[in-house]
Amino acid sequence: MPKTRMTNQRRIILEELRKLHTHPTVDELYALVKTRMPHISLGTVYRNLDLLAETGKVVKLSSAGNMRRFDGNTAPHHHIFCKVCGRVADVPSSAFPSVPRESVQIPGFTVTAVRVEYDGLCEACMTRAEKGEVQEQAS
Amino acid sequence: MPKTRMTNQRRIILEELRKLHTHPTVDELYALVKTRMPHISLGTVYRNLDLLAETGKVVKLSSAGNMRRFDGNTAPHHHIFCKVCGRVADVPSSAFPSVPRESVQIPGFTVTAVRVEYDGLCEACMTRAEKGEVQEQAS
DNA sequence: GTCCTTGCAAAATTTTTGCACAGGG
DNA sequence: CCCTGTGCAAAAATTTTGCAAGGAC
Repeated sequence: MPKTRMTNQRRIILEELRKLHTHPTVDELYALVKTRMPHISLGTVYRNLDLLAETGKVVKLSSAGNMRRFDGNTAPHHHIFCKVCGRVADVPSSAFPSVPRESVQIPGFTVTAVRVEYDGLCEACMTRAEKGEVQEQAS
Repeated sequence: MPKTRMTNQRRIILEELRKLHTHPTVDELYALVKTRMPHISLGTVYRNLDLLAETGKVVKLSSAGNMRRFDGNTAPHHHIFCKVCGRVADVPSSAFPSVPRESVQIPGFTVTAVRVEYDGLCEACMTRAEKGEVQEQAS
């Protein structure tokens, strides 16, 4: 694997992602980074997020929506996905009792990670659903 | 919600998906269904899989890969995703002790489902990785 | 007959890539 | 300096949609 350089683009992408607790999509992060670096290109954001994810500096969340989302918080924690709007939130670790680690054995596979994920409705979508304005989409 | 009709297309899509244990992508299932119904269109497969998923007749697996995969087995069970090739396999329920159900409380959300997912390497990719031919892609 | 569904193709969305030039170590 | 990284734009890949015709109930 070739060595990676800490370019300005890469540093800013990382900084902005770590500021957020919103698990943005590439587009969202791109818009944000662009305010600090107007000439950056979308392709660069894609390339860097993938690289940073490989290095373990950020976490790729592909679950639950169409578009991939990223998380700047690499400490182990779980996520909940709103089935209606696709929003992602962190789950307080207290919500789920200890997760078995290396104990898991699955035939034909080498397990590298265990993830617990939750689906649900966020408050905003819950309220709208009660008014009959439902419309699941981001499942 | 309008009533749904059991058309030939819908029935065949469902049948083929239930035959498989491979959690196919839309394209894969499309190819399969096409052998029985050569004139079916890709759009129809997309539309029907979404409908069937809403009705709970199939399960949408969006995690871990770029393309969505579907599962014809609606009995609760977990999945493991190969980080290299994107393959998905069922996890024997014995691998993970009881999953807490309604017990979970997450502030700001109404939880509707808990999922445990595993990441790892399948045997084929494991072998290739050992030979130094690695190349993660489907994470 | 009604109106949900389909096939087809075009469009929209999201992601990847080729290439010449820039800039980090 | 060398070689990775970037911007730009084009291309690829995946998903959605409009519309007229077809078919389930």
